[in-house]
Amino acid sequence: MVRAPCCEKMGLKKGPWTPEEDQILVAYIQRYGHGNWRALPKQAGLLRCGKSCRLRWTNYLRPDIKRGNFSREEEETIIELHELLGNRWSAIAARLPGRTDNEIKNVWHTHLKKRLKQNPAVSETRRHTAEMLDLEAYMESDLKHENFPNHQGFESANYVPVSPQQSSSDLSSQGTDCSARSCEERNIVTVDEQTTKINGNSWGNVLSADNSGMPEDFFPAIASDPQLQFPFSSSLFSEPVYPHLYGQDNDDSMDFWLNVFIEAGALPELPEI
DNA sequence: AAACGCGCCAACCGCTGTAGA
DNA sequence: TTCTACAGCGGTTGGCGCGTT
Repeated sequence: MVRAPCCEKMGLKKGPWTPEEDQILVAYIQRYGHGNWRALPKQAGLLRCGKSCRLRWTNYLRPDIKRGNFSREEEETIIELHELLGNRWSAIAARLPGRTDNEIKNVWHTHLKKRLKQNPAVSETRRHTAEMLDLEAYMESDLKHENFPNHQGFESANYVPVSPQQSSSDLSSQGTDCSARSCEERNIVTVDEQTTKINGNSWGNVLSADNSGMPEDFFPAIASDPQLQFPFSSSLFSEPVYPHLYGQDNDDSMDFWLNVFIEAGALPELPEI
């Protein structure tokens, strides 16, 4: 089957959007939502294809879009994530609230790529780190942790599972020292003490209140090598980390990275409980 | 003032993945 | 299982604005 591109239909407008078109699209979506992009332009009275409407909405008109220049912190985050994920712009955008994949892609090609060329040492450092953690293989394996040849999966006897039903939102009834609301506000990772104790610590202890730290006595191998700390930077850990890679929350992500480090030899095997 | 070159970025193109019939 | 429609993704393009000659 060869499907004709939707915009080839006669009479459909292409090119820059006018303020009037924007207004129609926004008004329609605010009233009816955007369940079916193909049907939307016809119903809204726009001479555009659905694809064009979707792009205009997601890249420009969405109310949660952050306009303006990228902050230095955002740029650093993009660089870090690009080292890890490559040109997976949507995955990178998922880590930058209010920024679109298109915008990030443009910033990368117009600013950040040049900056890294001028200062290759920064890129080299990160690449070195990735290699040390065997992330090259990880990236080439299409980001599927199952593809690690040495990965033992979560059924491994040495693996200490995190109870999936335990999250910051349902720990308030378990006598933890923070209410569900305050935990959420502070983005503290709290997990089941019984199932996640490792060397006398838990992920809840690993992360400080602002998720910016990693106690030196917890992962000495990592703490002693500053190059090994980047996956745990506060900018990456302030929200659920890499949900697109594995799992849906911080607990799963921490478990994922823990396995990566163990497989790379950066950490000892976890003790059995 | 005009011509030209270049960078930026919104928008488009074509492909892939996925859900439903 | 196959076909179809659709959404989403990454690569690419084209127009605009600005600086330089």
